Amino acid sequence: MSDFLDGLNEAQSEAVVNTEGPTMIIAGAGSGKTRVLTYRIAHLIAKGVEPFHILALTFTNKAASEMRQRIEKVVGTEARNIWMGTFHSVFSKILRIEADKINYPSDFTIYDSEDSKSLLKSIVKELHLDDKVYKPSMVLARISAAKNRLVSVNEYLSNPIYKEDDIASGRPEMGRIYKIYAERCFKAGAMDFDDLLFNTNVLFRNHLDVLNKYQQKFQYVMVDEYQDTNVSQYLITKKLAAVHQNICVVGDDAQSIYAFRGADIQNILNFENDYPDLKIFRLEQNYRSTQTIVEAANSIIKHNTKQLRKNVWTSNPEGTKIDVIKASSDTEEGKLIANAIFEEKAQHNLRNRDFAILYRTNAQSRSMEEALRRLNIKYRIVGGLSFYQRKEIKDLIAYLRLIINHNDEEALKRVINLPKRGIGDTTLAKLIVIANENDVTLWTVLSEVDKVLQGRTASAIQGFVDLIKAFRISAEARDAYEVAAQVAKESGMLRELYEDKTVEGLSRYENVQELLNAIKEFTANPEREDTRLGSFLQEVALITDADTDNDEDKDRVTLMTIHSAKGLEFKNVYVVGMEEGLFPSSMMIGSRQDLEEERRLFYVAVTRAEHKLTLSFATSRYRYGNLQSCEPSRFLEEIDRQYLKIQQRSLPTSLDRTASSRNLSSVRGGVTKIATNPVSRPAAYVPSENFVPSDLRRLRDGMRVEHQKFGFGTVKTVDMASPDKKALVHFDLLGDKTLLLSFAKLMIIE
DNA sequence: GCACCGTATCTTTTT
DNA sequence: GATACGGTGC
Repeated sequence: MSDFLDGLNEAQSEAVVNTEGPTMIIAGAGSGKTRVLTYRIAHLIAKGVEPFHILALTFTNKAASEMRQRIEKVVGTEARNIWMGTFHSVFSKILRIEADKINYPSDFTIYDSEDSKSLLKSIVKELHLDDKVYKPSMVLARISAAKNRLVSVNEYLSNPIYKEDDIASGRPEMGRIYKIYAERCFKAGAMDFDDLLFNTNVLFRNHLDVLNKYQQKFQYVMVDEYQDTNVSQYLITKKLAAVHQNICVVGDDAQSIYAFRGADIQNILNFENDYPDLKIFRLEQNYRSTQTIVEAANSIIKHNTKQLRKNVWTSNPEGTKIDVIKASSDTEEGKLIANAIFEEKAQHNLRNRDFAILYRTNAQSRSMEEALRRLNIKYRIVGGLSFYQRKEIKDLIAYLRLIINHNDEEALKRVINLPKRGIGDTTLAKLIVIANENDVTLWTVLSEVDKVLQGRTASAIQGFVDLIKAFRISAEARDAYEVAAQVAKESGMLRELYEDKTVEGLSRYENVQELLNAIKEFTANPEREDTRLGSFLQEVALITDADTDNDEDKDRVTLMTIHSAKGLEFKNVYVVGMEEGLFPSSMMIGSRQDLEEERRLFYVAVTRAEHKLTLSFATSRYRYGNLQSCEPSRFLEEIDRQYLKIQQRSLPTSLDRTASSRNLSSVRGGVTKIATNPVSRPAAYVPSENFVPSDLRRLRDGMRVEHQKFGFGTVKTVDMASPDKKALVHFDLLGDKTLLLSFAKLMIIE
């Protein structure tokens, strides 16, 4: 039973065998966390615990299915009975079973953020409020934050704190919007992402018999990525584990990067207070990365104040230094990265899949894609606009949703005039008003349309209602694929796309076919008991791009945001766009808290690399459609210099500078522009190309420094004592100047 | 009701 | 640079 413990170190195997009572595993990056979790579950089963008594909550569906496969290798097919998945998928399953207890239909719809925003938009409009002030994304964020802290509509309305907050921010109607939004979701038989967790809490609070049932069922509860749970998730796990107390959370506070989604780092920092007899295990040995990478990462995270005690180390070889590449533009950055991958691949005989390019925002993928295509390097993009977010896919799914749940207003609005049936926005708006005034759903109004409308529009609506009803009857007798194929055909959607002979039209047609194939695959799975449409929709609502990977495009360079890279590892990692305002994002430099979250994000990025890490920045970049100049990220400064190898780094004389940039341009195939300074004026100061402002807390008398306007100089005195810290610098060309250190940008040379 | 075109706004990150 | 929205003309 314990032979699978052999490959584990002491801390790991202790964490595996200590299965009883509250447990926290603090797992540094690359410390074999997944292995521990996997073996821990396998160990439980080997000990005789029934798989269906185990609940394992992971961050992505992919992580869950991978873990399931690994456990299956150890314990066999029994692993299939473990309850394993994301919070959202596990509790949406439970909510479907218990739906009647909270007055929801068991085939409730799950609204994605697009549905939520669209609903909020119409509510704001109906209330005649300014949609510039009440921006749907902003309102949704506020409502989401409330739900994640378990603040119900009534609490929101009765507690003056929220009202005052909203008045202060110029949005006094927020509470009213929240109320109407919640009512409309409920009436539509829909839950948004946050409702899945919120309503689970409601269910467990109001129905102790139900809570008790699941407490008995889940004798062992395990939570991965615990640092990314929010209050709502925290309470669910706490309640579930209250009887048996066998709760095991795994996490790394240094990798908490989802505060914007309500994740509360306090959940992990305060876990000790919740369970006084808590056992803590620390996994500190990193098996993933070179010493250089591990130590560089430590030097970064050191800048954060709030941390659990932890000392990540490795016995891996030192490895190569971290390359820092400077580019003059985002286009050039792409080219330099693509070239670097090309050379690295040839030199070390690597495959495409050994490389990942990570960035802060999805928009940055484009310059990378273009450069990779030019060099014929195959790549895949994770995230961004995923397959299931495409218009044509969402359209067909909206049809299917409406068939299952006629009250799903967002789905209804999406397809009622698709293809064109002559039911326009004005008609629809009129009908929605009627529905709200009479407190019935939009569908009810539509199915009794003859009471409110006559003529062409009325018969168009009648036709639509009859169509959906016919599909519904069909759905009761057939499986998901048969219904979907029928809908695609008989709704006229497929024909409309087929008739569109443009390139995009063709690809849309193919995408719909691909969706049909996916549904076919779903129904063809022999292990699947329920192949009906409702069952398919349930699954598809919570699928993400990171979960879908087909085997055909395995050997590709991976492009994704750092957020989606969490939990993954690659031999060579390129973190691009290391610029102030981009990474750290300009939205996050306002507060220490936000900045620390950005720094943890950078820590996550760095620790994805096994052998080699490259960081790059551009001095100019297209944003908002026009060129903006950028400064290198402060994070570059925070890495201990000894781990870096800065490309184009040169001695601060104009001669060496031109020489080095010429060198680089020849190596990189002439991509870099050669410096155009006239050699005839050697006395003038030429700014260094690799200028990076230094941390001026290190500034001392006698240091040589560079200033981008004043040139090179020597520090004469540093005054840190006075409130505005300043230094007197003697510049070679301009003489003495007093600089305020909070504003001045100086590079320390030696 | 609908198609077309010009303009405004936008970029964090995701279940 | 792309998309979403409002205005215009049919």
